[in-house]
Amino acid sequence: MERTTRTPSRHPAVAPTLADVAERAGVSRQTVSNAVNNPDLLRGDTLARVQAAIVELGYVPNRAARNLRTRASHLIGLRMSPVQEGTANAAMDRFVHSLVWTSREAGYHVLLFSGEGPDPLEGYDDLLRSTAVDAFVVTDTYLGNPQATWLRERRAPFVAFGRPWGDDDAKHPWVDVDGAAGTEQATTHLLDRGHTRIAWIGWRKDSFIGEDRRAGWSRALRERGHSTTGLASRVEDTVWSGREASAVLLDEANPSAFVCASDTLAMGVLHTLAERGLHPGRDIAVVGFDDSQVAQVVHPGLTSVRQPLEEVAIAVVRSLEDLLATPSYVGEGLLLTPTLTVRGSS
Amino acid sequence: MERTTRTPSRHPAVAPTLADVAERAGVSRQTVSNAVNNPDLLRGDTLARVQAAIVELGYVPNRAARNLRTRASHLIGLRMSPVQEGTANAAMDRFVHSLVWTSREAGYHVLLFSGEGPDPLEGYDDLLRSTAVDAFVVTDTYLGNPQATWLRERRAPFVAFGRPWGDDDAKHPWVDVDGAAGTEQATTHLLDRGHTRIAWIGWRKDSFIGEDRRAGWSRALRERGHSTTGLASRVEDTVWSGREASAVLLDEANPSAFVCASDTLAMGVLHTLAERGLHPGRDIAVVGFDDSQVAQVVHPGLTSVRQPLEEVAIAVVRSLEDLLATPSYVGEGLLLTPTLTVRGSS
DNA sequence: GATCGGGTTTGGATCGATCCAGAAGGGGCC
DNA sequence: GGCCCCTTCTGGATCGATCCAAACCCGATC
Repeated sequence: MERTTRTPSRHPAVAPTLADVAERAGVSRQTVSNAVNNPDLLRGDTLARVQAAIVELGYVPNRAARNLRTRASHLIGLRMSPVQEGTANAAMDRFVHSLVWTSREAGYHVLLFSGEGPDPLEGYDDLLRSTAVDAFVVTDTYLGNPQATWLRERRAPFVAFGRPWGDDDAKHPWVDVDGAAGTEQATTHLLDRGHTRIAWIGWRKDSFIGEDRRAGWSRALRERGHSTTGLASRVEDTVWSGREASAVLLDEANPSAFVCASDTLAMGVLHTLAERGLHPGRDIAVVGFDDSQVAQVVHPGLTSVRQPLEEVAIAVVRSLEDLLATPSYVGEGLLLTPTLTVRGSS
Repeated sequence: MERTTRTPSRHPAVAPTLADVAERAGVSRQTVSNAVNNPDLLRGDTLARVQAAIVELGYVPNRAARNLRTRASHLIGLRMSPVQEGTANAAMDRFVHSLVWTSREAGYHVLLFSGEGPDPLEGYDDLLRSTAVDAFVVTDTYLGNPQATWLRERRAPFVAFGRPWGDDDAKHPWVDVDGAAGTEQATTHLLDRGHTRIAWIGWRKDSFIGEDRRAGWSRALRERGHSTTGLASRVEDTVWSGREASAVLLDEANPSAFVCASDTLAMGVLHTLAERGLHPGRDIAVVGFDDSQVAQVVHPGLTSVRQPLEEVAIAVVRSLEDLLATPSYVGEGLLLTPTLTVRGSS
């Protein structure tokens, strides 16, 4: 394979190839490949010579060629869930950040794709079969969750952020945050501050995540011998719903504190308090969930359960590495504990 | 090239190749390739036959092979800027969403990479030289902006979201939002509501973006013959700074309304109002910038300038397509006008 | 009937890396 | 010295698509 018609390798317009480096260093192509991927195989002086040539030419391996040969892309697919305006959900953003950062350390990049449209599986299939990505990270494992089932059937490698709710025979790796532990912390925190009538505003009963978070609240209250009756409300995840629910609860159940399944709902509570001239933290305590930007900047600061998304990302990437290294890898689940960020609202 | 040792093509574990499709359809490889990429070149019946074979085998072109041959990856690189906790910046999230969505329509995917660490150019170089991405979208073109300069020198294709501030001979395509027009709208809106003493809280003077937004405020006031003296404050982009600045302005300049360079600063104003028992919207009007989630969920709703990020993404992708289609493409700039979302705070 | 031209179709070469089997090189051991 | 072994290095084949130049087909033209 002669390169006679090619511009000299010093010319920056054409990227140098492995063959160029080999010629420069006076070794074969395979030796250069080894210098890059298995330096241990080379004798010290040869390695030094090859590395010098690599630096001189500014050689960087061509990904497409490598991907073709190794049948791997070193890309992780992540589907962007549809935007929800009017909610305070910043969790996704933080998670993506952590994931990108952690993946980089493991030699992977994150490929975003859009899953909007009627079919949530749209996109997964193409990316998988065109070998565009090595694996997926699946984030919204709410009830039913078609992606996980579908991916499992295709024997596609993936790790889920979120438990396989209601699917006990699911055998894929997943990482999740113990929501119940979070709301239990929040409730205990309020009990320690002297509150006894602590209300819950959560999501509709068909949300596994919502019921999990609710369980933490009721567990904490019952453990200390306090009642939960009449103190719970289950609504949609909107500010408006939180506002309505808190208004009703204030009128009918006389709570001195609220624990909410999301910062969005907690903001609804703050609306009600503002309308009634009540001061959050002083008159009524409020705790949210997610530690979103909203919780951080609102007056007087919203106490909120913070998910350890950095750790989630680390665990996800670790699972991913295991999964890709061992095709027969049996999925494991990992549950991480959130922390409570206390601010002015409690 | 015989495939005798291979499992039958019906076996789903091995992805069918173009050669398999060709054999099935009784045509050559090139014909299949044309059926996929240039259907016009085929006679009707041949095309139908090939397409049938493609469907039967479930053929999807292998990206790595295509990328290698065409020297293109159909990936767009986007660097994630470092997270800023405690600010209300949701703009990035919305933009990424729109970009992913728009790119998909143009046949591109978005590759995220992390730019944390001392060198902001870290990552760009590797991705570019390893032909991992075809182009970049550069987002933070604040002052100086080393990426743009560096990328231009490398003749790397990129489109910037943000003007090349203070660099008049920059000849790359960019898309930006007319911040001054946004704050001018906001100020005019307040003037129309009867306010005359309208204060400004913005960023430090070395921020081009901040000065641009400030210009809109002062222009609107001067056009209607109102004074700006003593009514402007320039601080860091934090809630705390906004709180301090608004407290000082209230004491010394007696404004009835605030226009802010960001929702973060506007939240600071809301803090001050809450502390003084003043009601936003009723006693003092407040306008923010970015229409973040915070603005949407806070009580009683924060009026805010909303950037048309969907349109920005569309324009960015369009520029990118031109750029990649015509290597000699001369960069153009495009300035889009934001809108004002009016809520309870004004 | 042979030639021409166009739209179609073909097979070989190629992109740049890695896999693989085998060939040098250099000691150690009998 | 000869043999064997282990480390180090080599060159051909390969991954799966596209580029390219040439061959094919078939009706229109002379």
